[in-house]
Amino acid sequence: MTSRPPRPRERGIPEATVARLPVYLRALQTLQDRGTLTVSSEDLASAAGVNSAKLRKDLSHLGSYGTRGVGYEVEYLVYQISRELGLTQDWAVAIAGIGNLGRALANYGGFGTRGFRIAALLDADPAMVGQSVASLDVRHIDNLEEVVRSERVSIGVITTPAVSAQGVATRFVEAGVASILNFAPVVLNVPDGVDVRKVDLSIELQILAFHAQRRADGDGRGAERAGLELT
Amino acid sequence: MTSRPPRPRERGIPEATVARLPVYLRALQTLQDRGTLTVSSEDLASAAGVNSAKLRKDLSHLGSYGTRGVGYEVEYLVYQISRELGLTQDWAVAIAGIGNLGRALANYGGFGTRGFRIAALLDADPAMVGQSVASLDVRHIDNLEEVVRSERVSIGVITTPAVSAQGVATRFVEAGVASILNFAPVVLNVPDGVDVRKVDLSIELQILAFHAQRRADGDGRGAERAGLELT
DNA sequence: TAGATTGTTAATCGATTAACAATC
DNA sequence: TAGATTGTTAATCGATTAACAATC
Repeated sequence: MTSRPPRPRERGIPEATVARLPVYLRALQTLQDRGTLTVSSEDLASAAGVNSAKLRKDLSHLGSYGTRGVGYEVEYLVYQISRELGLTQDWAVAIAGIGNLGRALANYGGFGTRGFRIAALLDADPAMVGQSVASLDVRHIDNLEEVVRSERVSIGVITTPAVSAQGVATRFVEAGVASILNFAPVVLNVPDGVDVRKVDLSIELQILAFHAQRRADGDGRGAERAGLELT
Repeated sequence: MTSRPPRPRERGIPEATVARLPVYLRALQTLQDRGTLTVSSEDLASAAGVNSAKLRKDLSHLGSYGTRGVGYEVEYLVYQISRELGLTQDWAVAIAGIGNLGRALANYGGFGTRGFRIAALLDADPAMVGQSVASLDVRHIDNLEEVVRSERVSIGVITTPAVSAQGVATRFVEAGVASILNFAPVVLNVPDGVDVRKVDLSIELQILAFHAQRRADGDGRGAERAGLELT
């Protein structure tokens, strides 16, 4: 499809691996905070909630950053994963829709110990515009394109009501934002090359309900049984 | 592992399918609101953002609810998927941690047009306790076990700070809650049989950053290129 | 050298997809 | 009957996992 420019080492980290790298990174940062210098795949996997074979396979896609017989140097691995994820640079984030959720995200300080900067808050409600949220002035959504340009926004977070989400997404994309995190309960239509990730509370609850029902009609009392097994 | 009780039709809906059923359900409800009576796999798939082969395959795991040459009756399929997901009953949900995010969730009304009921809000901060949020009195976290029992809570939502999350999870599980939705940035340790789902803003942003970086160093200017391709 | 642990292989499993026979 | 569309088959693809040779 696109021409492949010459690159060091063949890329192509599996999506499933990419999705776990942030989990490993957080576990490593926790170890680092405790002053741990070195960790085995077994221990890191356990901290990340995966099995060690999967962890080693995942890390092998980044390179050979461990030492046989020893393990992985925590600080070095933190750096390598951060670099791979693109966290050694700073990404400007704009949040559109400053309701309860938008405010919660704006105030959520620690984005995995840096890599992101909330650069702008946008809302369609004139009463909201001008208010200060998390030390930022809320700007009117009409200024989206201008803000994206001036703040070099590359990630757009959509926390608008469902009806407004597609319109905002299209404007983000046309303004040059190719990464979107969508909290609105709609399927966004975007052109190829734009990356949309979706976070949806109802969907998560419904998936939980499915399994809960299974437990409930599968055996007598699922929840209590699980409780008893608690170690 | 567990004894299999006699059941109609062999169950075992793939996890990937379960995760998509809520998406189909929402698309169907939108169609229903517009008064659409019947829909083809092609159209429903398009509304849900998947391809039609996948949709048909997914639905085939529930049964044969379509009519060849015609499509699916919207209302009937809404009912079948709702039933499969366990939404024909009401699930009581407790939210632990009434910060910005907890409040946002408590105030988030439409949980996919019913199936869930926010039954309790819990917080460890005495200043928070007794306040009214979304028409519910915030109760002290010490009452967790009592509240789970009296309200028959089966789903626990954790929006506490990271340090408190594991403790709250353990208490939920011991109280009989076997379904947990975790917004805290930690890996929860729970016994087998307990279902934990995780929603994590930083992880989503980091995955977006990975792809954004790819675009950025893959070709000249990824975002603008994507913008130009917009139809 | 002996013990520990990585990085990789290969087998297995599950998910996706195209194609089409069945059937309305 | 002709046209449309489902439900299923089978091929393909990607992810997981156990096992172990390589090597610190």
